[in-house]
Amino acid sequence: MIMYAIVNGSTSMNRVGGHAHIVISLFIVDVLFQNIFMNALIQEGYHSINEIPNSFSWCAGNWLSSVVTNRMNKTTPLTEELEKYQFTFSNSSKEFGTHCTSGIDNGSSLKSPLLLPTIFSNQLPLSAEPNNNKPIFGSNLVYEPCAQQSNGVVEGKVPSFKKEQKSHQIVPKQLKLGVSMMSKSNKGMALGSNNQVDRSPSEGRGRSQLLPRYWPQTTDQELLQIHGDLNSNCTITPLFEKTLSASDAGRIGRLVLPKACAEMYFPPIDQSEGVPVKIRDVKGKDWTFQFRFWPNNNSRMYVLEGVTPCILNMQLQAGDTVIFSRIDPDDKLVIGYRKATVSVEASALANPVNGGALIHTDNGSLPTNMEHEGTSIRDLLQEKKKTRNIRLKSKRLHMRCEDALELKLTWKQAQEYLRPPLSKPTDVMIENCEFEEYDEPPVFGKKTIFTTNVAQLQDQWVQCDSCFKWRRLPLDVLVLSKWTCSDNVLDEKSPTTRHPRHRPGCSCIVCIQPPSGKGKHKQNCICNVCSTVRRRFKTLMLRKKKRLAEQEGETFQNSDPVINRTVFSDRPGPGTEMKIESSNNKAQELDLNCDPIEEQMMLAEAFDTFRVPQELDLNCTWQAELYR
DNA sequence: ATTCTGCATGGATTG
DNA sequence: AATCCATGCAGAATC
Repeated sequence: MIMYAIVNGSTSMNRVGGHAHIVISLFIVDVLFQNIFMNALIQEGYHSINEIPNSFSWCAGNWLSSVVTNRMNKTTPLTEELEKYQFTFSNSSKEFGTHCTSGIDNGSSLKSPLLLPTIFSNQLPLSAEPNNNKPIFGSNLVYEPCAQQSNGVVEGKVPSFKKEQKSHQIVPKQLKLGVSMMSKSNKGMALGSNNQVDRSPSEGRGRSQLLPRYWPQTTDQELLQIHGDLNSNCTITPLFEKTLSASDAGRIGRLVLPKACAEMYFPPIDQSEGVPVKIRDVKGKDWTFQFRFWPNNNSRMYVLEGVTPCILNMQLQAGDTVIFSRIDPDDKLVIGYRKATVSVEASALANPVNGGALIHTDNGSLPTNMEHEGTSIRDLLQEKKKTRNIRLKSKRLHMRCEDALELKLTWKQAQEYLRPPLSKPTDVMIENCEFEEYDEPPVFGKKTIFTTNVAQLQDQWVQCDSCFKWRRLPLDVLVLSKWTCSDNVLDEKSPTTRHPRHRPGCSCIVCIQPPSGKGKHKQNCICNVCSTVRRRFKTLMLRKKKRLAEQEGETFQNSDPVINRTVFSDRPGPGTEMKIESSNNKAQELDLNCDPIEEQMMLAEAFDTFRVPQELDLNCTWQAELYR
């Protein structure tokens, strides 16, 4: 028994962006194929075909897309749904890749297609075609002028020759089971130059190859959704997709079509003016675009004009992806879309954070108004578009699917990672509300957790990237994307400008005082300053009791091994650090890296020991309270 | 003044 | 080196 498959029209390895892809669509192999192919894989550094992106793998007796195979590892109800769909769809004879519509060779198509069982109904079964010479292209390039026009508008029908997927293409998912075959004679026609559509001056690679970035990567869910939205008894074949560039999604209303895709799936045009093309969206609404081209360097540049209403209707923007599909048996073009999980431009704002060292801002606090922050980002994005950043041009918006996976964050989730930039903010007053205005966009930082301990005080916790232990930090410390315990040792040589005697990260009242604090605190205020005052008060009261206990102990006992002496400077207060010689009692010092549970137990103990006054007089000095 | 149109340019990608 | 294609840009058209 001989089994056949096609690998990229040959056994070639297609290097894409330095990453080796083996593109498999259809390839003729014999029983030795597995050995030969696996050798090729090993040469390319793959240990398993399953490692190959956009490839097939041998699974359950079938070559399956690695994507599909991966999914198979965790068979989902979706799989079952797909299998159900296979029986509900029409039994159109038009099948992907081998549809013979020439009218010349219909009868010569293989009468006995070898249908290999597939697990997924939308998975193309392998073709069986003996060919001892060379791998054939899976396409039947018989030209059929099917760009049928009514009232001058092409009904968005895909020319039949264009339905045929060329060998280089990833096998599109198709919600249909079945396959038809192409005879040898047909194959000859398929490859014969006479049967190819001559569209001079377009020559070059685009004619014979779709770039991987345009391969449809439609998921099963998307296909099902499209099918459900269209609510028709049809077969959907994703043709290609394109990530919208800024100019595509802009107000000009011109969507640049990849040349190869345009020539493969759109009606042939000879005049630059092109033809109107009617394309249906996934909701069943028909749109008419002008499909045309511009002469460009002895070549052509294909565009769809008038796409703005459709783009707006689908609420697409740069970075999103439009997916062109074909529905059968209507042979109509359908435009779908896939939203970018995170705006590309927004992610571009996430400039790499430098070093991960603890940065202590002057005001020491996050922007208090996230809405204000969000507004700044939007403004920046708009500003970016307006100024036509050159960097944007040089860094084209090529977001591959696998990249997008790493960016699957909602905007709300992303907000948790946003930190103010390192630049100093300027305080602005807007309607009696004070805002901090930054010249630079926010940066992405490390996610921290804010907890409230038993003393109703807030703590900020951050996980060390090295030891993965959770460390407590002052509320006002901004943690950037990388943070290790060593970063908690602040640079002693660089005092803050605000409070020269204190180091960066100092959590004393002076250092955490916002520049605009103005000291207007109510007794029930829960701001950082007041919270810290309360906590300090409790700590000091605890110390006071310990000292008294110590003195009493000395009265009755010469030494106490547990409690050691604590010495304070003569004039404690703002700008004066408390000097703790040594202590076995962790409650005596504010250890920001202590265990949170231990910390809370300590504070609970302190609460049990002392009855904290319900209302603190923040105007009284804690020094006076300490020595009271 | 703004938008539209057609083409040119040049960086990115590919063979 | 050839080609693709995102975007710049100048002139025309329109508001």
